[in-house]
Order: sequence, then C-alpha cells, then structure tokens
Amino acid sequence: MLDIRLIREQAEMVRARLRQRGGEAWTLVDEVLSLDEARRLAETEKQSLQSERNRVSKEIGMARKQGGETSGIEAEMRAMGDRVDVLGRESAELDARQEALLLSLPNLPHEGCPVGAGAEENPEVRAWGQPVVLDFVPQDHVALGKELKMLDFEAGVKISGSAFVVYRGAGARLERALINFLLDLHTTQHGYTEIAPPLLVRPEALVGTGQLPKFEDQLYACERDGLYLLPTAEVPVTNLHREEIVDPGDLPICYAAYTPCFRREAGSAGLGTRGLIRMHQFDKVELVKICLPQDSAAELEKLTADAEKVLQLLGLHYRVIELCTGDIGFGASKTYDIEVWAPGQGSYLEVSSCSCFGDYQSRRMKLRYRDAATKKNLFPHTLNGSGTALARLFVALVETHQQADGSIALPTALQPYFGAAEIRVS
RNA sequence: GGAGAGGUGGCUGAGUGGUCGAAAGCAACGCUUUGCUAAAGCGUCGUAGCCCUUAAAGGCUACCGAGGGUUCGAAUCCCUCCCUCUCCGCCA
Repeated sequence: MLDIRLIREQAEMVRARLRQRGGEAWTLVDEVLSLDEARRLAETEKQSLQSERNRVSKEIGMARKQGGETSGIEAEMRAMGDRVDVLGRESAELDARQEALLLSLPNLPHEGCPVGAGAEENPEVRAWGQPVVLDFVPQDHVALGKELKMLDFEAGVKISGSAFVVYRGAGARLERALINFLLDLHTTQHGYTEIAPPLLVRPEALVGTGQLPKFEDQLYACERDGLYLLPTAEVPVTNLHREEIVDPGDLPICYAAYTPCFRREAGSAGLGTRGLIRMHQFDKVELVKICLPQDSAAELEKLTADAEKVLQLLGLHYRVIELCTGDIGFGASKTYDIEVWAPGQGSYLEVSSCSCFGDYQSRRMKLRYRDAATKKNLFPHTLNGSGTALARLFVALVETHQQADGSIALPTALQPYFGAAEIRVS
C-alpha cells in the first residue's frame, strides 16, 4: 500500500512512477486525492462535534448530580448525536472507499528499476556457467520421467485434473531430496530460520502480502471456512509479524520455508504447457526477509545470491535478469528473476523471483519497528524470493544431467540426500 | 459437534452508566543518589486518525476481542459474531 501522505505531497511523482508500469493504475491517483480530501473534511467536522458532545455530556452529568434541570440541553444533544451519526457514516464510507482504492494500487517501481514496456526489455544482469553440451539428442523431462518411472501425469489427471502430477519412486525421492537439500543449505549456510507454516490462510494474510483483493481469481478458496490455499509461502511467513511492532535489534529477520503452492493459473497462457512447467500445485522453498529500510538493497543482493547458490551447487547453468518497470510484479519495487537452462526444453525456466517490496507490504499488514533515534514507529522493508521453485528445478536437473543411456547422474551435493549417485531404470 | 469459563495497555490485574485511555504491580527507558556485580528515589512509558506547524511542541477524536444497539453520555447495559481455555464426543 502506498503512503497516502506521499500521494498527497508528491502526486506528480507518484503518477509518473505508476505510469512506468503501464496499465491504468496511475489514472486513479486523482480519485484517491479527492476521496482523501472529502474524507478529512467529514472527519474533522465529526470530531469537532464529538468534542462538543463530550464536553456537554460531562456538564449534564454534573448538573444532574446537583438536581438541575437538563431536559432542554439533552434534546439538543440528541440532535447533535444524529448529526454525528450521519457524519460518522459518511466518513466511514469515504474511508472504506479510499482504503479499497489504495489496496488496488500497485507499488511504485524503485528509482533504479530499468524502465521498459514488458518482459522483452528486461536486462540480463549476469550469467553463470554455460548451456550443457550433450553429444546426443537430449530428451525432455517428460520422456525421462516416464522411462525412469518418476513422473505420472496420467495419474495426476485422474485424481485431480490437468496440471497436476504424481511423483513416484525415484521421482518422489528426488523431490524430497531436493527439499531437504534446499532447507539445509539455507538454514545452515545462509542463516535463515526454518518455518513450517499452515497451508490454509485467512484473507487478511493475503491482503497483507498483496494477493487480495486484486488477484482473488488466482487463488483456490475454501469458501465454507473463509480460507484460501496458499499460492506461495511468502503469504504465511511474511504475515508471521503482521500487526506487530518488532524490535529493530532483531532485524534482519530471515525465514526459509518449504511448502506446496497452489495456483489456479486462471487465464494463464502457459497452462496447457507439456510437463512440469506450469502446475496448479508445485513445491517451493521460499526465502523471506524483514529488514531496516536502509539495508534492503544489500539484503536483496544477498537473497538473490542465496538462491543462485542452489543452482551452482547443482551444476545448472542460469542467468539473472532484472525486471523492468513494465514487467515487475504488483507489490514489488525491484525484482531479479533467476532463469535456469533446461536443455530438453531448449529454453530458460524461471525458478526464482527475488523481490524487494519496500514498505509496501509492511504498510498493508501494519508491520512496524520502533526507530531507536526518533522513537517513532516506522515500516520495515520486506523481501522474498524462491530458493527455489522445485518443479522447474526438477526439470532443469534431470534434463541437464541426463546421460546417453537415459540415466541421470546426480550432482555431488545432492547424492547424500538422494542416497545414490544416479538414477537409472531398475 | 456438545457443555462451561473467559477475552482490559509489553505482561499481571482493578474497574458494572458520567472528569476512565483506564487504578495498582511488574517489565522497559531516562535522570539522580549511593556504590561493587546491585539497590533506592524521581520521571517517562499504548496505538491510530484529524487539526495546527517548516519542524518540535500542542490541541482534538477514536480504540478496553469484532460489529451493531440502548443512552445526553458505554470498558461498564442489550444483541450478533470471532477467538482462547477446560471437560465430553470424534479423530491422524
């Protein structure tokens, strides 16, 4: 959520930055401002009447004790009470509309965010390694998964529908090995605290991180209970400190969480894609940070490096791109995407998206810290990134390390977790 | 799912219609004093919105689980809901 004071005081700047995103959000700034003005007008009038009523009510109390006659003034106060009610309703209505509008506005892109219209203008920041060179025609993970009896897409369809999969045998074991490898790496090497959160979350949590109210159609809902299946662990984990005032001495707070993620992918272009690339349910290890505003730029670099380390240890070629203003996510102010090379696909796959949200999420979820110098409650910055998404990592891993004989040679780092050096037809 | 108890400031805990944003204690912070691993005294000590202001300071309003209602006036009375705890039932 954007700071209403910032919009008031620097409307032109806010409009300009929102405009860089493309879309129509910037046109709503005027509406926010006029609502804000009307709201404050009603609020001010209501409060001065309340003040008057409080004062007179005390007088009535005292007069009654002394046996005075108060019926005339009480009638006056009754009329004033009605007026307060009307103004109260009016300002509450304006307040709700302003709140709804502010919740629907995306974050401002960071000043340093490259300006561009869409994904094709995202600059590449760096790359690691080279696309693997195979002296045979590579198979894709669907074929490998079938031959090695790791992936059963038909069973996924039978049980749950399209874009669901069943992992089995070595596939299930590989998935589990990857989860443990990732969690161990981030908790023992990178300083994150492991979290195992609930998978069903309340709407307030989704408002806090920005999925609601705007993206409800992307969520699976359990209507009877008013709960949603989480689309990412970012939601429960960032919301751990919702409506709290955290001790600045505890910052940065760094969490790592493994969860499945559930996404309806409504209207999504790639939903029909073959294989594991876009599923309604996929596993992910998520990294979340809460830090002081002045540290967030450095923390984003560290977070991204922590995610990259995964791919390096698994011997997977990748590139890091920075999202331009036209492609950056709703709540993010700066984002790096990590894309891993998948030879069976002949393309790069996004396995991590590392973002700094500035105070956008903390303002939505009323997450604050008390500034030592000014004693004021300020909003910390929040960050998160995949460390990493599992399904696509699985794809890149088996496609990169496939052998001519159809087996898969596991990277050293993964062998203790998998319990073998290779996967082959038994 | 059934029965009961309860939700007050960082914590404990008073407060059943009027100067209560809320006693007291604890914790925390600041100052003073004495000093040896601490004590005593004094002071400060919730959150948010609005007004004023360059800012600081200040003024006002709201908030005692949430939302309604009664009343000139509600932490206090009434209604609905939510949550927590205990017991019973069910259950991985």
